[in-house]
Amino acid sequence: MAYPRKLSREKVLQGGLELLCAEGMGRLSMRNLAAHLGVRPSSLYRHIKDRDALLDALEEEATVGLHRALEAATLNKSPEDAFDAAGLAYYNYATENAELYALLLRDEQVYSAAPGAGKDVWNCVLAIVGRVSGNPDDTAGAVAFWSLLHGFIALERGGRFGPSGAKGGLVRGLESLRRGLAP
Amino acid sequence: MAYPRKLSREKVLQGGLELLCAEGMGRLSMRNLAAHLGVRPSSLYRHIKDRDALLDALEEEATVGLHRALEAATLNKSPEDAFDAAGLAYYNYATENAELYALLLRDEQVYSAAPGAGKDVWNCVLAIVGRVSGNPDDTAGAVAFWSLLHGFIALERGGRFGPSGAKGGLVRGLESLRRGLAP
DNA sequence: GTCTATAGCAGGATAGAC
DNA sequence: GTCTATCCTGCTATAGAC
Repeated sequence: MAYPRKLSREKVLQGGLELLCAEGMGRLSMRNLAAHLGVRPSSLYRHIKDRDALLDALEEEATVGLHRALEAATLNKSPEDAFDAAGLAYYNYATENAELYALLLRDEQVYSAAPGAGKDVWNCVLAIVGRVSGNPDDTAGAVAFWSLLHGFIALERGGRFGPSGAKGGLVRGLESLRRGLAP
Repeated sequence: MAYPRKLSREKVLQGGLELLCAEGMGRLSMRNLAAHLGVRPSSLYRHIKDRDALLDALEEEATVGLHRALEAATLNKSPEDAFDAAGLAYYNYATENAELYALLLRDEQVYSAAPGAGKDVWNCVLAIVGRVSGNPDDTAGAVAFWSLLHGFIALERGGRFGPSGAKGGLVRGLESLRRGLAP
């Protein structure tokens, strides 16, 4: 045993997650990941096909976490409270896991990665909006809800709201949209 | 004159704009830009400090264009019509100038670039929302409006709405938000 | 399964000749 | 002002030894 086993697919993904959260997507390279795991870059390829596969797996993780946050936030709440709480939970998850959430937005991939968990999130949003609007299949409403949340997060993260900050823009948007979506 | 003048700051920016729109931000490198302009990479540095300066300048251009689109769309309209029309104009500008709009979202830069034109856009949005909500300084409302627009564009661009597409999510969101923001 | 070594690519930026 | 010639950094990925 000249070269004892150090890795597994799990450990590679875990290391990738750590590196991502610690230093951001820009520094999540195979080289850095290998260094972080105390291993040579080439060793990674025994456990994961390539960098894209790593990102896909991490994206799946992000999606699952987001889904869990939404489910937890809406449990045992009135439609109106669930709507607002889900919005805030989404925001909190995205800011507390900033780099992980950013993964959901990388280019290309038209609906390719995370088809399982992605659908879960979508259905969850659809249900939240449906209870408020009275239409259980309110696609347009769900799109609007999701857009508001994602847009707020992206713009705030980019510092686009200026030095004054976003103020109560998120809460105001959630309340207004909820009222406007109601039948 | 062994080496006649070929460039100017204007030409560099114009070439950068062309390259950006034609091939996307990922391929907007100093090398590619030089090739596009029929020049050696090092020549560019006589006219622009570095790549960041180039991106900043192009971002300014994107912001100015966006502002113009908003102004044009809201002219001579009722508050309600102006609100919806501005939303659609924003969307149209962002999709028709996809790569240029993407520039508005690059990382870092906390409100650094385009402080002039950026403020114009912000004030324009503030006015549009203010006419609807009755509060001329409705920061939170403006944040919500902008978030909805930007989020929709980003999510649609990322293919996050799935194969079924966004349906009438944008229009529904604009109408609902507008109704909810009204006093 | 991990290692060394390397191929191959792309990009930013500078020094000094013309 | 543009050129040639480089330097440097960073990255993905593979071949073959141990």
